[in-house]
Amino acid sequence: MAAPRARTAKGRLRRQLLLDAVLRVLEQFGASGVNHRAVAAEAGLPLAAATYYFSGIDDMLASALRQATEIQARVLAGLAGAPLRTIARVLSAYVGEHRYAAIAQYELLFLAMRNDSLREDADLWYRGLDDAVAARMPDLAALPERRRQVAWAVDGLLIQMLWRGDPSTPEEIETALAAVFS
Amino acid sequence: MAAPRARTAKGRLRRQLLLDAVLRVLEQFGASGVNHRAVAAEAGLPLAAATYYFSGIDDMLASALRQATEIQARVLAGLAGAPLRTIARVLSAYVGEHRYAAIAQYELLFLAMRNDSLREDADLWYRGLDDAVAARMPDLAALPERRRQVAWAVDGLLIQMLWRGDPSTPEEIETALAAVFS
DNA sequence: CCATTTCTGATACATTTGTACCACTATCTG
DNA sequence: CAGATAGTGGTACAAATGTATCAGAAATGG
Repeated sequence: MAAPRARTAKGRLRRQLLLDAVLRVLEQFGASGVNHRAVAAEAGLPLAAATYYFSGIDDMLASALRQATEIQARVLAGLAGAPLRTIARVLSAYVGEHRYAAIAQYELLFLAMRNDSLREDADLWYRGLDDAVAARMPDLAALPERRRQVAWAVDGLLIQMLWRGDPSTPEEIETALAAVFS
Repeated sequence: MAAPRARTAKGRLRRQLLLDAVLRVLEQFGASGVNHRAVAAEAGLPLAAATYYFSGIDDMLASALRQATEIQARVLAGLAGAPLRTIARVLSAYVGEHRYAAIAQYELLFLAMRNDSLREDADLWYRGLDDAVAARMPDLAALPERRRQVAWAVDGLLIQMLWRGDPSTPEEIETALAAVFS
């Protein structure tokens, strides 16, 4: 079905504008507010653009969540070996300016619980998290159990950061991370 | 506006049937599949029943998630002081037969991130979690930081249980919990 | 038992939403 | 540059969905 789409440079740009718009709509109105018209309007494009680049509304939402997750996973991978202070700064931005991307990641996670075709994409984040934790604890290579616990704690910490907004400053986050990794 | 509803015993029963049906629909079709007709059909009731007992679709969804969260929070509270083996068994059921209720709780959490009127309800779970952790670590009353870390790890562990289905058996869960609390 | 309130269930209707359509333009390829 | 391919945007329409309506049944309270 999906005839080749977004083959021209302009086409790719418009598709990307739509994907970005999906995240903004998601942030403002939640998953139930994501529809062709709202996304097209948010992207400043006509309705037909939203139907042209995706095979359906599910495809559009999944594509946006997938891309957000991929970006976050890549950021996470880039943090391997970085000082705790840097990581704390990135995570502070993660739940601040990029809050919508962070939420998108968890939305994808829960979508994937019902849709197997999304499992692999959603799992990207957790594999990235595991890798990042492993990179930070090289001396514990023989202790996968301990690494797993740290990953759980970091996940829970991130959710609290999103949910309560605490910790939120880079300093607080650095303290929390240091405690978790100790 | 909400005129007094569900005043008769039969009315309360029907309302409850609808709330239960919401969770089943949520499990099968996701949040986007929750609508009056689907819920009424799942409950074996006519459409009008779903409109009569709730002021709108948002009220219906929120009521169902709220109730699921309250029940889970109460179960959590009841675990205070229970042996680890018991807790592990309950949590195993939590992500097994009651998986839909567990997912509902997180759905509520993310709904509440955009809807302040749900914040208090969604927070019930985390207050329950904090209390349960505190009850299990009485000697650490003076170390709230440590308790917070344990709560993060338990939250992350639960998400992994839901997401990966691992750990899943009571034995594995008990081992994981023992490690987290140690 | 009677008057009042609550509930029932069928139907109807306006709005929202997904998607198809199509004439037209832009872009690419040789 | 000419033909082919890709993209555009306005319009239309069917299906899904939220909600109102209402006559009548059931339950309640005195």
